[in-house]
Amino acid sequence: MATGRTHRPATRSRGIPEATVARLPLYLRALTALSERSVPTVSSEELAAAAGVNSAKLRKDFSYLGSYGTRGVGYDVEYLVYQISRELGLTQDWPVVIVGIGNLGAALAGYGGFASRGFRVAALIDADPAMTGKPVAGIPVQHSDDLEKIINEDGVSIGVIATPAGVAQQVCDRLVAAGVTSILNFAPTVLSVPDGVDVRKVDLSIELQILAFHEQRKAGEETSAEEGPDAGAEPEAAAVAPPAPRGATGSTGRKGPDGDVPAVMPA
Amino acid sequence: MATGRTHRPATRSRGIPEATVARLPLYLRALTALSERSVPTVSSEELAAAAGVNSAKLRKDFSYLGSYGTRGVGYDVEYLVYQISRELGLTQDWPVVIVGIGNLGAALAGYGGFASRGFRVAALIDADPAMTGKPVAGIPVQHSDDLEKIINEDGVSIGVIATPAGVAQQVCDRLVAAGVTSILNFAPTVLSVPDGVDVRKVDLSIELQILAFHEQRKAGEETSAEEGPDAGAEPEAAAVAPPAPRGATGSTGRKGPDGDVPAVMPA
DNA sequence: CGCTGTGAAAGAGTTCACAGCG
DNA sequence: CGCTGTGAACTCTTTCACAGCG
Repeated sequence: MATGRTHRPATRSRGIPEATVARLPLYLRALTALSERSVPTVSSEELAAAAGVNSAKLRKDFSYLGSYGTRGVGYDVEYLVYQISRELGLTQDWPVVIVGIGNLGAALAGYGGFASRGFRVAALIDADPAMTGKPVAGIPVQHSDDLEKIINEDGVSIGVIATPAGVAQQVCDRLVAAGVTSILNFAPTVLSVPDGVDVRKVDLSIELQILAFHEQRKAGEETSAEEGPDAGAEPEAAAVAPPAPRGATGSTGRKGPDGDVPAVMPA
Repeated sequence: MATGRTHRPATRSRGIPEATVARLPLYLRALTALSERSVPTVSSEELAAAAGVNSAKLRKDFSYLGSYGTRGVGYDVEYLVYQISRELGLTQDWPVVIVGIGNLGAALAGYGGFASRGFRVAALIDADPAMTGKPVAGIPVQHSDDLEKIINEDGVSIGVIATPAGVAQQVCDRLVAAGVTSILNFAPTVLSVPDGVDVRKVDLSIELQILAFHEQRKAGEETSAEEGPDAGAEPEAAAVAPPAPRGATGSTGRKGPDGDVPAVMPA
């Protein structure tokens, strides 16, 4: 994601594949729940079920971390919680700033899973002077003029962008210039960042569109539940749209409030 | 994700790989922006840059949709917008319900990218009677007792869960029972659903943890930018934690307000 | 000539299946 | 005997590189 050079092509960081890293938080959550119930050990089968993956994958994932299990028995819950936490870097806590305290920013600020799990909301930042000083989720909002100062004083290296799309890139640039090297972007824009900076994005409309794709397919399928053995030549999806409105060059115009905007549908 | 059987192992739906489907919304957004600026055509190179991917990938992706480009020229923006929209199923609009109108639910309800891009917020649902009737983002909240009725009357097939983790599964079950077949889950839990139901999840703390992993690695690397050729035996990450607190069985207790909870750190 | 479309090669990630440890 | 750890097979994804159309 992100134009510049995001998901570091670098790759298998220290040997742990990216796909595995992405699942560690899942395992950690499941393990934490077990830990709370004072369950001492789990088998790969049980833990996999709790995390929603299959056991072979889980064992393979854990094998990248080391041999933390006991054959014939399973994994020691507490021990694994610790190992995964350490691997993820959660044994230290990370100060995080949230920029853009609108509805979403406020929701994020109040998100419980934040405080715990090794993260601490170091500051809430918004460009609206009317917000400055106003406490959100118990934390006073600071003005974006002080962004650099805040980042520096708290040694923040992770920033969350919850601003409108139109200003996301400039906020990003300032965060990066101030020393932030990891960004979680909620704005529906592609951010470009220099090498060495990681960006992850969370995008509601993308997720919905992916769901819509599958949803549409379900509706069109109905029959032939089991995919055909050969998958024929070129089965047109459902009978929804007209042949092909070629050359309807520019005219949909319609500028949205922000640097983003949709306007799909020809019909 | 999701225990049951989520990301359908089924796979290459109609021939379009999942990875490609996940990028179509990205292309669509970039194309829409171009369309608004009345740009008539784009090359794979330009569009790829705007979408934050490389051009070879983009061309390969488009090749699954058909041959919509013109050699020596590029792609017709309007035409591609239409083709991708159709492929994603956005030429029809999908009624969506949002369950759980807390901070996050409210933020989602007000999200602009919703109304556009083929989705329509059909209803906001919350279990708190005090919320019932209260308008959020211009839409009156309805009580969850009426969930089934709402789903049925509006023919909703996509549901968004923004409730606390503790009730997410039961909300999910009710949605599914009422006929919803696609779920976007914001609650930090693994949902299990029957076959045929798609679940996608958006999870703040998972994203942060992934960032923390890479962040930690950056800090630990510093030296040896280029990974060592052999990756030694068992290089302890940073010098942060003690050797290994084996068998510290149950005691971290500390029950959170919800069915979820963290509490990482041994030390 | 420029840019698409695509085979073929390379690389990641997943699944299988079983050796072998406790 | 049960369950982990893992080589090997397989599948999916990305990248390369270039033929060939407009």
